[in-house]
Amino acid sequence: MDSLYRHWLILRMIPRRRAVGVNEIRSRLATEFNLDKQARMIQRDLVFLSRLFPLESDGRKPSGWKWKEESSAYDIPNMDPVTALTFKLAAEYVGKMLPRGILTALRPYVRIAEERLRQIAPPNLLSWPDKVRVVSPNLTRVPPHVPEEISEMVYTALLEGRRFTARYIRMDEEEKSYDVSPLGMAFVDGLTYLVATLNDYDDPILLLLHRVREASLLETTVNVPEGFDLDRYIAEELSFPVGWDIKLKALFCERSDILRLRESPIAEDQRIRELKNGKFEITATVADSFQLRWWLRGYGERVEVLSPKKLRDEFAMAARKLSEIYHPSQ
Amino acid sequence: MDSLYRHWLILRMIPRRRAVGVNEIRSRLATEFNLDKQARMIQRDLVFLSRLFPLESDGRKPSGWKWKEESSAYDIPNMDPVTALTFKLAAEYVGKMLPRGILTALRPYVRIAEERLRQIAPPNLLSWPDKVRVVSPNLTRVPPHVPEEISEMVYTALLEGRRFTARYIRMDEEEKSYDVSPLGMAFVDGLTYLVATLNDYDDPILLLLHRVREASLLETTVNVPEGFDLDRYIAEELSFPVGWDIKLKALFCERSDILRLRESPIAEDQRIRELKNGKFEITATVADSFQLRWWLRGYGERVEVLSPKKLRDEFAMAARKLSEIYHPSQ
DNA sequence: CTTTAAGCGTCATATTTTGACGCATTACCT
DNA sequence: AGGTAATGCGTCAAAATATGACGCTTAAAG
Repeated sequence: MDSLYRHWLILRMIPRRRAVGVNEIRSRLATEFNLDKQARMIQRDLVFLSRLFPLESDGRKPSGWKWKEESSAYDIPNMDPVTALTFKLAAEYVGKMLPRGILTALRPYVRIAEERLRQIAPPNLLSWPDKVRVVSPNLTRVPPHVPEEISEMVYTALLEGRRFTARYIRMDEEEKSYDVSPLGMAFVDGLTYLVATLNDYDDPILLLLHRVREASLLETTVNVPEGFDLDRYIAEELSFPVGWDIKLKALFCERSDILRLRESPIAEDQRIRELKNGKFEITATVADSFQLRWWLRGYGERVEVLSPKKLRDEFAMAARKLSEIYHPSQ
Repeated sequence: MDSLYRHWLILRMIPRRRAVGVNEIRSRLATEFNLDKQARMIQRDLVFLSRLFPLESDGRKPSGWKWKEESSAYDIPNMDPVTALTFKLAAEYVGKMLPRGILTALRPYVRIAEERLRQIAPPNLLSWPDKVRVVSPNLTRVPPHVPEEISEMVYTALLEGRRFTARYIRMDEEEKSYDVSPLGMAFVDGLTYLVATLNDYDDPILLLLHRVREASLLETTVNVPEGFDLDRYIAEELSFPVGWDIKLKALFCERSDILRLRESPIAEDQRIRELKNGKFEITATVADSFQLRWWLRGYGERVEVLSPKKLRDEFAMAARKLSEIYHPSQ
């Protein structure tokens, strides 16, 4: 009765990356769970557990134990098929959008998902490998590569509030060394930004993660500027500036565009009205943002902005310029 | 020595949704693991385990055991902080893009992630709740709501290759009942499509998941049309048609646009050349797709397509039409 | 080469696990 | 409603296992 409980606790103390020593387990058991055992006992437990689970010890003297690298996450309750399918889906979705190295930590989970799906899959010949797909409406970019060691280290620094030193390739292609205090991370359109202060300056700046080289953790704690707020910083520096809400009115001419808009509206109060000339008038209250413009422009000549006047003027002006580009004669 | 192993196996047999009975566990232990135990033993094990883990029994006579609803996934090896952070990030990312109900199955995992982060978080006052953010460059839409029961049921049907009956609200707003054979699922820009055949027809069609009502599983197996291939179907019906690769050449005039393109190029062979007039010429081999057009149009008057000629003509024509819309006088 | 700390083998004893059995309780069927 | 079959549960003794004590061996560090 004691041993079972102890075994569970020990099992959960064994990490996947770092190795843990007998004494560390022993003292954690003592302090956290009030379970005082001899070191000999813990040794026996570990040997015992390693026969049931994929644990391994580096055979060295103060021996370190950890889960074998390739062992998949052992989750309980066992992942059910629906969850497994959801995992596959989420992984596919995220994998398309974020740089590779960032997501390696999720691999063990995706692996169990795949195993589980394989288990239930092929009783009949009618089943085929994957039944979910993500179709991206965006142009696929080549997301910059972030080496696993870098992302791992930056995550750790971020979590533990520690600084690190790194070489950084600036925009002008010059490489410089900095003492970096990571404050937060932001993902924008495939790029990974690190919000940080450098050396002992107090104003946060943005680093592109894939431009960081040779990082190494320090023991010093981060330098957080007085009153720093990640969300505010991101809002100011990264989300393209967003204005107040406006009442958008626009004219669409293709029925197929309208169908999609009906299914997933751009605002809660979106209204669509079919006009006599076969066009569709849409009205909605949306933020006056960069995203809005990008989205509207995407429709090209299939949309006409009616109001607000300022936005219409903007589009009218752009239309003229664009026409000027392709038809300079006029 | 036996008991830990058995407990482990039992624990993994206990599901989160459905409840499992003593006898089912017993027979599965016997057949799958060659472990023949008395029913009494399993009962004892379950009582024991329920003191260590959030398990619960419906107090009925052939008692059913399952994990408590709100219990987070119990993972071993314990989720490490880096993984936890990655989970939070992925969840935030996916949560923005996919309809709510679809992702409920992931909640227990996100919950462990959050717990783990909370555990390591607050030794100092310098830590703040979340350190990662996802900034979407797209216009935020209101993704249609898919009730949890529906998505859950459709997933199950899909996985097990079973049909279901459902009422479906067609595009013309009429509601009809169908016998649905689900073949696959596709996620496009916030909308969830179910690829399926209806009744006993053989041609697959697309259903919008949020338009499905009152679905209920059947025991009959799906009707898979001869030679059906999900990827091909999606390519034909959902990915906007993609042409051959073309050699795109375009002119950008804003340096800030170019910076982003340098960081995450649109193709492996992308080249950027600064011209004397301060503009930038970009060349790249990309698929001649709908997505490409959408992307190019997004830049509005900040980009000029040079070649291939066909694409340039298309843009020239669109520019003229657009100008015509806003400046009909000319 | 020494010192120290950790790993490991063994043994006797305390503790726990397990199968057996029988009674109590619940669900189900007619 | 009453009988029946199946399941849950308490108890006990035997078998199996876990544990602390002790001392020898071995690896790492200075």
